[in-house]
Amino acid sequence: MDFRLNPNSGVPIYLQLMEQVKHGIETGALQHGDQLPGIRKLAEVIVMNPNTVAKAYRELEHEGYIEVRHGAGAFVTGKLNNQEVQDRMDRARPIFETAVTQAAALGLNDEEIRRMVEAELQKIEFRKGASH
Amino acid sequence: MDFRLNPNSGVPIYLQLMEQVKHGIETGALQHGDQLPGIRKLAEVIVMNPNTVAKAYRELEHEGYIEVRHGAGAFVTGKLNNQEVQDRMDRARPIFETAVTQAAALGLNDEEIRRMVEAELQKIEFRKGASH
Amino acid sequence: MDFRLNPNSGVPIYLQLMEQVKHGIETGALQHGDQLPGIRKLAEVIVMNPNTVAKAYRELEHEGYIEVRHGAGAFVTGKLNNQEVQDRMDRARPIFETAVTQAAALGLNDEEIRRMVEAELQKIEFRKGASH
Amino acid sequence: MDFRLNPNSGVPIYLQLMEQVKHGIETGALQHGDQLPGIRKLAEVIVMNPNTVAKAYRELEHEGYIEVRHGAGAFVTGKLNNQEVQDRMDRARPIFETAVTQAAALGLNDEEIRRMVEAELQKIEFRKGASH
DNA sequence: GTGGTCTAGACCACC
DNA sequence: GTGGTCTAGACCACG
Repeated sequence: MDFRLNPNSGVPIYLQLMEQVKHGIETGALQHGDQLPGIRKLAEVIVMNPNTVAKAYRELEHEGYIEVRHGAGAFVTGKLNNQEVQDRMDRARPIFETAVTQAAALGLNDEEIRRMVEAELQKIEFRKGASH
Repeated sequence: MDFRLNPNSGVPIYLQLMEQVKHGIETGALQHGDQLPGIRKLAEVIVMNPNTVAKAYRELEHEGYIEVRHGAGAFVTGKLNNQEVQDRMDRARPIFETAVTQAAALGLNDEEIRRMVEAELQKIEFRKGASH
Repeated sequence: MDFRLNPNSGVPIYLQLMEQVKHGIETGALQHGDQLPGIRKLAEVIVMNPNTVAKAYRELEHEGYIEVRHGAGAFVTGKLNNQEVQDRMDRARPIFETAVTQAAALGLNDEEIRRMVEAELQKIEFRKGASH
Repeated sequence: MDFRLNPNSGVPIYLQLMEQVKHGIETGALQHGDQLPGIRKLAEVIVMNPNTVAKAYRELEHEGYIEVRHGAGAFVTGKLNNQEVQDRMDRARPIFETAVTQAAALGLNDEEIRRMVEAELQKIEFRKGASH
């Protein structure tokens, strides 16, 4: 597995890392029991601060995606890949596959697509009734 | 125009403000030449610090959406309202309206929706050939 | 006399007005005793707030360039066009005529020329020994 | 690199800071990749508020001179060091070095020098055909 | 009236 | 360690 990181995207690097590990798990590229690269080794490969990688692993562990076994490494758990989240994701994926592809075809760049989504999210927040 | 802000959403308030002004401009609710509410006045209405509003206005100016005239107020620019972007946005809006609404109905929260979109964007980037 | 104002230059409008009146006086376009346009009339012509024009006149009076006679209008004084300032200006003018023309010929735009001058001014301030 | 600021010059402190960083970059004192002092550290050294320094850094980033990496620091960009601008600047510098020094020797103060330059810039604009 | 600058200091996020 | 956000409030400058 190789990682694609963009330090200038505004998205924190540790989140990008988490993102991609999660994505790997959700798509089956990373299976239950698979070992993730060591923190230092990965940090070296992606030319990032080990603390950044450590934070990503720590958060992934908090969320139950991986298990960090002291001295042994980090391993993918099967636990929190519970039906609920998995199913939601699986059912939603084709929706966004289509939407994003269409938008890209219309000529929108990443930035514009994100803004579009944010605008819609705010509309929904508003329907739920946020603060003033 | 009224603003709906959620100070606890994790999204910086000034960004939420920018988002909504942009949205207003893109949908035509704010037209070229329209004056935005005064910094202090708006700050009072939304119960936020004037500096926070000022920051939103300053950034919007940097991005070319508005023009801030010292002593006179902030005004919507016509520049970024070019057909191109406007049209792209207008054509893409219903796509995301549907997609995000469907996803929300499936139970995905904001965070999951953003991740889903990011994953799709990465897939597209990847097709074009990305870095690392 | 007509005025050239740029509300987007960053330079306050009232300063631009003062600038041009001074320039007129220094070059002889405005002579001792000449009457300046009325505040309201000028404001109308240049499409600016009368307060702005008033402020320019007030400052010009403070600096002794003009005399505002209540109910009669504003008139150019000969007083502060003393030899000293006049002479300095006259001797310095060709220097900058050359410098700015050369710089423009080299392709520098207004912004770059201003920055160049500011940098030099700071170097001089520094030689005189400013605060930290 | 050390900074020389004058809080009473009328020129905003954050602009003075920007000015000096830019100058450092243009003269080569600050090279591509160099790290600028930390916001709080610099604020302490120059005895100013960290927010003031932060504003200078933020603006410099907007203008492309530096890149601010959250949690890592601020770094000089290579982008704006393109030959074109650099060369223009280098060729123009001696012109203004001479001009400003001569003007200062003639007794003109900063304000008068700026006015002189503005007058010349207007003359050039005028030749090109200006507004109002 | 408008916006702009600066301060002081809390609290959070990232590397 | 780094920068980012937000608050509270003083004081100034522009129209």
